[in-house]
Amino acid sequence: MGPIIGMSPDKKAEVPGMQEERTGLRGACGAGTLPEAECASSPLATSVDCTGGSEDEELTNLNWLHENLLQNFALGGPEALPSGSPLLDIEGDHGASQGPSSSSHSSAHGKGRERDSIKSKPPFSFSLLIYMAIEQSPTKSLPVKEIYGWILEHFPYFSNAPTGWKNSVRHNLSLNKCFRKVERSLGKANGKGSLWCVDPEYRPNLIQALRKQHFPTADAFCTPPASPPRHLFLQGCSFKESDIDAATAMMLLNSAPGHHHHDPCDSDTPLDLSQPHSVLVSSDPKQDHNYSSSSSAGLQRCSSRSSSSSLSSLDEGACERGQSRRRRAGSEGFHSDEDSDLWDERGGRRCHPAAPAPRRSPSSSASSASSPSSSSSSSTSSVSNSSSATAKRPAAKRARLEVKLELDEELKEAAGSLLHLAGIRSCTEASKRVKSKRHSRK
DNA sequence: GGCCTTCTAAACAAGA
DNA sequence: TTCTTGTTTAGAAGGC
Repeated sequence: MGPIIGMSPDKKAEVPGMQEERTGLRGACGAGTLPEAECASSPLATSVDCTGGSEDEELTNLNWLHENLLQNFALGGPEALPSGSPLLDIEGDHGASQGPSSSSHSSAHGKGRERDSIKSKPPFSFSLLIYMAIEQSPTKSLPVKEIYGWILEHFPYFSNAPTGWKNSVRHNLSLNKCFRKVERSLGKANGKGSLWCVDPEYRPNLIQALRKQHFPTADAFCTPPASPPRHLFLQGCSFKESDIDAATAMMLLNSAPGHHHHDPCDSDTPLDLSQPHSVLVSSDPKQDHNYSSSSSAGLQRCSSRSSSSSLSSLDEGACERGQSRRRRAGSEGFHSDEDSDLWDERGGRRCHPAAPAPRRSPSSSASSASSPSSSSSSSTSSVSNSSSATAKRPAAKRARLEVKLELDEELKEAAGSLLHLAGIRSCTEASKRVKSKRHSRK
């Protein structure tokens, strides 16, 4: 094992070079990031043509994502691509299996750069890689091995890298509070290891991390409203028409309850987007991968977050939980009732009914039980109310259905707006350009 | 320079 | 016993 692989001078040499290369890549994009069925069901996902995208020139990092990862998303991810990732398809080294059409979406000048880019270390942190892997999974939860597999599949860089990266992945899973260990289902009780899923509370953070890691300039365009309507969140975070933002937003949509791909941990929350901590994107850049053990910094982050966005004490509780999850578990009530309720209602415990939440403080405090910001509990209390009033169940069910339908409509609207902002516009511009060309020819 | 984040390495334990 | 998984600690590097 070499001394330092990723952070070695080789990285220093690689990454900037990669970024330079990315700068030149303005070609194909995977504007649609709908995994699996979404992709199939959404013609936009594959038909959006960004070849004419001359906007966002400063978002150079976008290109790497466009050229590599997002295409995977757009094409449906590993599930939809059993034969290999588009990364492999466009790579010269894998050219044996490369058909002439496989690179039709790539820019003409992109191949060499693509090859280089996938040989370079991905500009994602491990936590983001893990996040993407988990989010790409149909069940929104993956065992470590499959996380390895996803990373390997989408980032062939790691196939040649020493196995230390696996250690890093495990380290991230263990240490990063964004990820939660979930006991395997009973049917897979024999399977080794646990499933890992993204903590719904931290999903926005991860999304923002993803966004910020590549689109720092997009932040100016994401202004979390004080009291956001559900669809406004998506519109408000439409992130300056960049495709990665469409991707992250699609992740949001993907994780939204009205969506087909329900997070098993979200499956029963009809109004997930109404929960501020899940819809608001923090404006604090330091919250992205806060698996640091520094409590003071964590407190600062908490305060800044609560002040900069209308996050509730629930979020602060999450923040506290983050600070203390590992090393100070039990010393403070990071696991508030609200927190646990939220997690319960979102299925976190449903995923592992018999198992106590691993490495979460057993002494979940009631510190925030009286918090006024229990939007999650409000959405879930109706469920419990309906269960208590069995006579009114049909009416309640109907009401819930209506709410769901409404939410679906809103999500559709939001998705439409988002797609419009993110991709369709450039698509239409491209088509306009083509039309004008034809017109001029005529 | 200090702090924070991220990455990497290593050691260790537990389980398959 | 070997391998995998999960946890923990430590240190280095880079950014702010």
